[in-house]
Amino acid sequence: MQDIFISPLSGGLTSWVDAFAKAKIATTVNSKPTKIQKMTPLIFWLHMNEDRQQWLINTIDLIKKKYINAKIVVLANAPNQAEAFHAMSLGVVAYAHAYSPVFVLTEMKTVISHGGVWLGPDLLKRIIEVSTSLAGNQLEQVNQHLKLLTKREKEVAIQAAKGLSNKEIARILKITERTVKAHLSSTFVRLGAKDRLHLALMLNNKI
Amino acid sequence: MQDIFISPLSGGLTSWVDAFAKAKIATTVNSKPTKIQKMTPLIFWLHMNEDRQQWLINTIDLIKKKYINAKIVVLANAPNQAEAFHAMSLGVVAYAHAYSPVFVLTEMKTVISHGGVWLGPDLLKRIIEVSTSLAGNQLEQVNQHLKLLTKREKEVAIQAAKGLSNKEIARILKITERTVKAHLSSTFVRLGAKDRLHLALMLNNKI
DNA sequence: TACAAGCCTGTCCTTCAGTCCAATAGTTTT
DNA sequence: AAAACTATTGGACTGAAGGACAGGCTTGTA
Repeated sequence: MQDIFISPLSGGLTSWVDAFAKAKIATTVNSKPTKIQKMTPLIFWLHMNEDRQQWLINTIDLIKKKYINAKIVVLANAPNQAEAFHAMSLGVVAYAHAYSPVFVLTEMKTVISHGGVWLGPDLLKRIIEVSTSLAGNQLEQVNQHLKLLTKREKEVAIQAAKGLSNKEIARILKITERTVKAHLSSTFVRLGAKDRLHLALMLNNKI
Repeated sequence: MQDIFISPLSGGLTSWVDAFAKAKIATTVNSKPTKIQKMTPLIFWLHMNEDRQQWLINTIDLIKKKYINAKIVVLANAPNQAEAFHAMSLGVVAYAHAYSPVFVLTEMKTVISHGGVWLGPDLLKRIIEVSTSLAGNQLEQVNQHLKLLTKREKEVAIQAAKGLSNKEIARILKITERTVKAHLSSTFVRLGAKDRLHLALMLNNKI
């Protein structure tokens, strides 16, 4: 694993050197295209200022084109959630404070080397909150709703919540449109939904 | 850090012993309440069968009551996302396959010891997808949609997506129901929505 | 066995949603 | 200033949704 720090500060930070003695430190990705053997796994550590969003996008893009398998880490001077999410969506495998202590840096590298993703506690907490509430609790809520329905009502309700018409649902479930209506009617009563739109919102966790 | 493995298998798995020689292995939490000094940081590794959901809930509850600062890991025989999310929402700091290799176990412990949370690649991927799409892309997508609408259409569309009827929307926006219909009609065309239910699903990031 | 519950279907009827065609007036762009 | 876009409303019309009321068929349980 070859570590390459890209930072506007010519020497980088001392903690970086302490953590990875053999790291290369550069100011741009372009400046050292030939020195790196493309076969060794690379980790790019991008040092990020608040006003370098566009730089980050371009740099990540550039790295991904040049070094297909390189892993990219963002070290932010002023970490914030929005930027972190943005970075993750660009394919970054770690996001942390630029002035993270040595043990955090080495820990990050350990995790990354094993194909993992490293995030700071706060961000992770936030992500887990969001995800569990979305995928866990909300799924739970949906199941709570669906539990109130009979098997057939459930099937109809799910299709209706996807936006299908009664006719379409009837075709899929091989029953009459009339029966679909009947199941939906009783579903509305059971779940306290006003109409199919409300049902859809309920089953999509929007109410 | 004292590791305590709770498993129905009396001896636990060999990989556990290989990873942590000094670990204690028990079948229940209750069986060793006095032997553990409450001041040393504890990590409970709960070995989980498919049919022990309730046991997991109870055990986590018990541990949290007895050892406030203990960290809890779930090792699942048959890991699955739903269970993982559930476990995370119960406050577990790691979720992995029970037969994870030694290096994964030690890596988990490293991360956990530093206050981190450890998740397998698949779950992490899923979580990041969900989170980034929720916090970033999906909001972006909604805005992309709304950008295609005129000011008034936007107002109408948002209300309609919340499940309000044309009449209600008309009252709120102080226009005729007829006008609401007109705005909605043009909204459907602009966004390619079939009807208000589809519109609602689009604006709620469900399509 | 009888009763309850789930499932399926039917008819009649009302309301709501949505489209087509059309018109007026204000605003913005060219 | 002309052209294009937007907001607003109207009438007529079609179709889907959903409620009210009723009946038959099946399966499990008291």
